[in-house]
Amino acid sequence: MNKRSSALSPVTRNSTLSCETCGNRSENEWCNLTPVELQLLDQVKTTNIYEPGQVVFYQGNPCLGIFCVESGTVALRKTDAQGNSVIVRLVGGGETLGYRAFFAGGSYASSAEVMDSARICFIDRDAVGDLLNSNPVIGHRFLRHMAQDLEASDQAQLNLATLNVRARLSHLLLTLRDRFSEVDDEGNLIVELPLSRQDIACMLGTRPETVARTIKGLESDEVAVFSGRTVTVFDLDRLFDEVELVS
Amino acid sequence: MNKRSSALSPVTRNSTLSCETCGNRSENEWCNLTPVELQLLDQVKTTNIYEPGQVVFYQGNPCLGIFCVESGTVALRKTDAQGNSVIVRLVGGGETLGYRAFFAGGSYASSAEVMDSARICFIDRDAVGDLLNSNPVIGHRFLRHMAQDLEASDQAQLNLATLNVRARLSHLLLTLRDRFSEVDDEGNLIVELPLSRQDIACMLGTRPETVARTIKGLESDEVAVFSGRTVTVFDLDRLFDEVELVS
DNA sequence: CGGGGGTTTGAGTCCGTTCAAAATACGTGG
DNA sequence: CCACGTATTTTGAACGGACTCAAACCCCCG
Repeated sequence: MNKRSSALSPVTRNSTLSCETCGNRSENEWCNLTPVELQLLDQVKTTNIYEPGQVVFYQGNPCLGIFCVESGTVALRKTDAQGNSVIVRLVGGGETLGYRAFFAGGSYASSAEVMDSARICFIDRDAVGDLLNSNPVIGHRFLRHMAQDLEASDQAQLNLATLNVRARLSHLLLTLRDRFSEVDDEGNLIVELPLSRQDIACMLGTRPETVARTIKGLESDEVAVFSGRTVTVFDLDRLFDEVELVS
Repeated sequence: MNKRSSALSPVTRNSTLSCETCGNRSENEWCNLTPVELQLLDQVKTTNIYEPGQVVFYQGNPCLGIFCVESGTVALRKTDAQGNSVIVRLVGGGETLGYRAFFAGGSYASSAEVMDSARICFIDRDAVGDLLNSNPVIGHRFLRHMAQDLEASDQAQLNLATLNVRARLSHLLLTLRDRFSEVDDEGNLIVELPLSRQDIACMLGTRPETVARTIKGLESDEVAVFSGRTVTVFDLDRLFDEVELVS
C-alpha cells in the first residue's frame, strides 16, 4: 500500500474502488460494458478522495481524461477575465465529470470545485478513447447525457433572462429537490443545500446580499424557512407558483 | 417531378440537392461517409426551401429526424409558459439542426425559425440511426459539435449574469463577425445583422427599447453606426474593450 | 393615402447593485 | 472547551441600469 504524498496534488487521500461493484455504474455512461472492458477500466482508473473546497481541475488546463464522481458533489464554475463567475452545473454521485472538454478536444472551460467530501475516479484519455472505439453504446450514452446538459444550460439562459431573483431561487430549490431533499414527519420538504450563500448567488447570477434579502422575502411570505444550509418548504405548490407567476 | 402542396406544411417550395456535391459536407458531421453511406443519405433526405419567418420545427413537437442547413440562417428560440422567449443559438449554412432533441430522445426544447431564405434537408431518424451505427466517426463529430454548443451556452450564461446590455450587444457583434461580416475599402468592419431589433433583444435577454437606446449609446461614442441591419464598426479594438472593460 | 407592424423616444418606476457596517458562523490555537 | 481572529452572512441606505407604459415615428405594402 503506497500512499501518495499530498504535496504533489490537491488530493488528500488515495483510495481504491472497483468499477464492478460501483453501484452508480448501472445508471451512467459505463452501464453496459463487457467484462473485458470493465477490467480495462478498473486497471487504468485512479481513485481519490477530495475534501470540500478542493479543485478537481482548473479552467484553462488541458483535459487529460475524464472523471467519474462516485460520491459527493462537484460544482462547475466558469470565470471571466474580470474575475466574475457563475456556477453552470452541479455534478453529483454517479455522474461523469469533465467530459465536455474531452469531446471538444481542448481545455477545460470551467473549474470543478468539490462541495461535499467526494470520491472521484480518473480515467486516462487514451483509455476513454479505446473504450469509445470498442463499445459504441458508450458514445451514445454520452450523446444523450450531453444533450440533456445542453438543454439544462439553455433553460438556465431563459431563466436568467426572464425570471427575477426570487423566481430563480425558487427554481433552484426545485432542481435541488431530486438529489438533496427528503420529506419530514409533517410532510414538509427538507432541502439540504450543497452550496454556501455566495455559491447560491453564483448559481443565480446575482450577489450574496440579494440572496440574503430574497431568502428573507420567501420566509416572510411563509414559502420556506432557511436555517444555515437547511431549507424547510411547507408547500411545494407555493414554490412552483413562485417560478410561474412572475409578476 | 412531383411538387408537394404548400398547404401540407410551412414549406413553400421543394428542391433537390445532392449530398455528394454539397460543399458544406467537408466541414460538418457528414464529412467522411463511405460512397454507400452517402448514397443512402441522398436517397432518404428531403430538401425544402424556407422563407424568412417560417418555422422548421416547433418547441414541444416530437423529433422525427434531424435537419441539415445547406444555406441560410435559422434561429433556435426557447419560450416559457408565460410567452417570454430567448434565442439560444443561430444555426447557419453547413450546420446540422435539431440534433439535440434527437440525441436526448424527446421533443424539441426550442423552435427553429428561419431568418434568411434557407435551403434545408431533412433526414429521417431511422436513417440517422443506421448511419450512426455504420460509421462511428459521425457520432464522434456530433459529440464534438455538441460539446462546442454546450460551451457556447455556458458562456452565454456567464455573459448574461455578469455583463450589462451594452457589453452583451458588443459581444453579439463580435460573434456575428465570423459569419456575417466583411471589411470595406476603408478597413471598416461591416456586419450584416441576420436579426431584427426584437430578435437582438431576445438574444441579449433584454427589451427592444433597451436595444434601441444601447445602439444609440454605441453610436454617440462612435464605436459603431447602425443603419437598418447594417452595422459599421470603425475600430474592432473598441468593441473588444466594450466587452472587457465593463465599468 | 391609410393602415399596421416594427422601431425609437420619453418619463417614471422598480429591482438589483454597490458600498459600508454590523452580526453571525467558523476555525484554530491556547 | 473557550477565546480569539477571520470569513461569511446579514442589514441598511443610496444609487443606477433596465423595465414598463405610452406615444410618436418610420417604413414597407396594398
